[in-house]
Amino acid sequence: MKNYMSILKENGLKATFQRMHILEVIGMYGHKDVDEIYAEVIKTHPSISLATVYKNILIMTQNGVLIELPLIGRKAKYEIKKDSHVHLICKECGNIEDEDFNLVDMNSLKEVLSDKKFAYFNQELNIYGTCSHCSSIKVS
Amino acid sequence: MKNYMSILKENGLKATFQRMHILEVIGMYGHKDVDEIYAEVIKTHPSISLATVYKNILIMTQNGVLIELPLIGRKAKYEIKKDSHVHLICKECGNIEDEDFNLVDMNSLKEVLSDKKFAYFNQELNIYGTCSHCSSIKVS
DNA sequence: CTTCATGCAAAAAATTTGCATTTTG
DNA sequence: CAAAATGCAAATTTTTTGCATGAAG
Repeated sequence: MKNYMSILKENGLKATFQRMHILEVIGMYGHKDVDEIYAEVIKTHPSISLATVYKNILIMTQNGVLIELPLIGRKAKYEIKKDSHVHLICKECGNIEDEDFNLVDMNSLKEVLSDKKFAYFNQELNIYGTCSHCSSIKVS
Repeated sequence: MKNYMSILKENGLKATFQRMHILEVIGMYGHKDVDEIYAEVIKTHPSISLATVYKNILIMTQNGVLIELPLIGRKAKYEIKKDSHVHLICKECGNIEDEDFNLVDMNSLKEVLSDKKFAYFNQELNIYGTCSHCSSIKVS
């Protein structure tokens, strides 16, 4: 909890219990959407309102605490900000696994960007497919 | 129009006027969200309903005619299916430009995938930043 | 002619807002 | 204390659904 408090303050946000609970849940599971976060937070903090979850996810995303991860055919999930990495997204169960590699050829990318005079902010590389768990279910 | 008719049939869908108009609009602009598509299609086909646009975008996405492009902080846009490429997404104006390069190190990716026993389906690489047009506005 | 798609209106789901009250720094 | 956040209910926005009619193959 201590940890999330400082992340919030470093990013210029007040450290409320609600925010820390939300971060706790996201940190615990890695990637969660709004409803999942709400369902989980309400267990330990029953008085929180869904509107507060929405408001906080928005402000924490805007202030660099969270990263929004928009998904094909699903509600966006959120993760705690960290260096860019790859997402392996299962089309069957929706589970997301992080891979802490940079698989993007940054030199070629830089060429493209300077060519287009496009000011880079960040990137996201998502791989969609079927996770090992769902593959084994389909076989059996 | 002829062209879109065959794309639809090849993918097992009936070629209705509504579908062809929708594809026409997306093909013309590259990337559009549901509302933008509806607003554009209604100009040449005033009787179309928004529900039909929703239904068709869904079915055309499921049948491999369209690709859904979920975006951070915006409604998803749709593009006509083509080989994987890079998206340069402007955080200011929301414009998206395609780059037909593969900047992903596929060899390393394959290693990761076989390691995780993850069955690859497709990928998306999105670069967020500021396009040259919006950069020049901010300067002036 | 049979199957599938359309358009409409209504329903459901998702997200945002206003405001009185409470909490944080 | 002042500024900002919460919780609630209501309002909006977005998306889906059911069904009678119409179009496609």
